[in-house]
Parts: sequence; structure tokens; C-alpha cells
Amino acid sequence: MTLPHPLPDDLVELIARRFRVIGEPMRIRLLDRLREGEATVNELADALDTSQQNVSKHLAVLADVAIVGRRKERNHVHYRIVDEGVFALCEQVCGSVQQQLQELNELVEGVGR
Amino acid sequence: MTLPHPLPDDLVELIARRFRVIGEPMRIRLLDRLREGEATVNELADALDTSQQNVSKHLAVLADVAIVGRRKERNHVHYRIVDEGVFALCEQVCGSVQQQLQELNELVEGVGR
DNA sequence: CAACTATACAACTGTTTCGTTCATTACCGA
DNA sequence: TCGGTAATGAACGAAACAGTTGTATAGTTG
Repeated sequence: MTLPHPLPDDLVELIARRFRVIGEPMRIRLLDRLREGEATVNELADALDTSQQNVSKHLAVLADVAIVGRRKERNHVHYRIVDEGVFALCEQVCGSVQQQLQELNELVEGVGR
Repeated sequence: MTLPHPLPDDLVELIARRFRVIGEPMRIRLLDRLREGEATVNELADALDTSQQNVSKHLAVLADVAIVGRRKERNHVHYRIVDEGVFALCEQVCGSVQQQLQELNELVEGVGR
């Protein structure tokens, strides 16, 4: 896919929104946990050591931008990832982060000698 | 690259930080403008119709996470993109956004008939 | 040296949003 | 129907952050 240039304002807003949704530690951890497969709100709350309400809220945000989906079964709600693209994003970001760390290391070594 | 699982907390923080840095409309527009090549603070402020101080501040944030770099020449400072990966990120996100819009359209059509 | 230009810094304001708490709804089993 | 569990909704305080205004620094030019 090729990006238009200049980016129209509303597209910029959409992109920014999505990045901000992902840019929250608790939500990243939720997604990381969901990589293992479906889970209910309480399972996630237990796994990430936070309140059930908090998990519910973050999941609602993630569902709103269609990153996760819901499946109701009896009186449980199972959440799962529907947009696998987020992991590609994280990997890409990890690449940049690691490169940054590496450059930092080289800098420190350079000063050291 | 493969992501570790579960993600260690400090890596989660770094990833979240980076997403949040990119998740700001003005910064996305700055990056979009910098795709055309180097620019000074004032050029960017003019192009994006905002204050010099505001641009300076956002550039400092982008420089802090090594997405843009600075080059000083006479009494101008030229900024440029040093981490081209951000555009890959934006394209990926655009893909998800477009898919989301498409699904919304199908939903509307489905209701319509 | 004085005036000008370009950039950065600091303080303030308003907005957003994270996490918590309390209340409410929905569903199941005894 | 009653009690228990699961999930959501609403309201609140605290923290983070965007954008503005005013000021400071640094280099350039007359």
C-alpha cells in the first residue's frame, strides 16, 4: 500500500487515534496475553493483576477500533484478537527500539575509552 | 524478528512510549512533511500553520526517540527523518483503518437492503 | 556593539485519559 | 425467586500532555 501525500487531515486523525490506542502499557499487555488465545475479562484481570473493571474498559477501547472481538458464551465473554496486524506493528517498533538501545550502547562505549 | 512472550514490563513501556509519540496528529503531519526532505523549524511551522515553539517542542519529542535527527547549519537547524520505519508503521495502520472502513460500509449496505 | 533571526526553554491553561469506586444490568444454578 | 458471578456504566481524582505566551540563547549582519 502506498500512502497519499500530503496525508489528509481526517486520515491523520484516524492514524493518530490508532497509535494512541496501542500506546498504552496495559493494553499492550492485554494484547500480549491474548496472543495465547481467547480469554475472558476475569482471566485477563487475574493474569495482569488489575481490576476487572479496568480490563473491561481497556478491552472496550480495543474493540472500538476493531483490534479485538467479543464472543459471548453463557455468562462469559471471550475476547480475542481480530487484527493480527498489531503484532507486526510491535515487532517493527521493537526493531527501532533495539536499534536505539544499540546506538546508546555504542555511545557509552565510545565515551568509556 | 520475533517478539518474546510474555513481553517484559520495561519493553512494554518502551513500545507504548513510541506508539504514543507517533500517536499525535501534529507529529504525524510533521513527519509527513519531512518525507519531502529536510526542513527547518520555521519552514515546518509555516507549512503546518502552527507556532515555532509548538513545532520545536514536537520535534524535540521525535528527536528524543530517534525518529528525527538534527543538523545545524549557520543559524538554522535542519530536521530530517532518521527512522524510515515510521512510514511502514503508518502504512500498516492505514491498512487496518481502511479494512475497518470497508467493513463499516458493508454493514451499512447490509442494513440498507 | 546593536539589531535581527532562528531556535529552545519555562511556566501556565485546558484537555485528555488512566485507574478506582460505586452502582447497575444480565445471566445462571440452587 | 433468591443469591452468586460476570460484565458494563457512571462519577471521581490524579497524572500526562498539547498548545500558548513570554523569555533566553546563539549566531548573523550592519
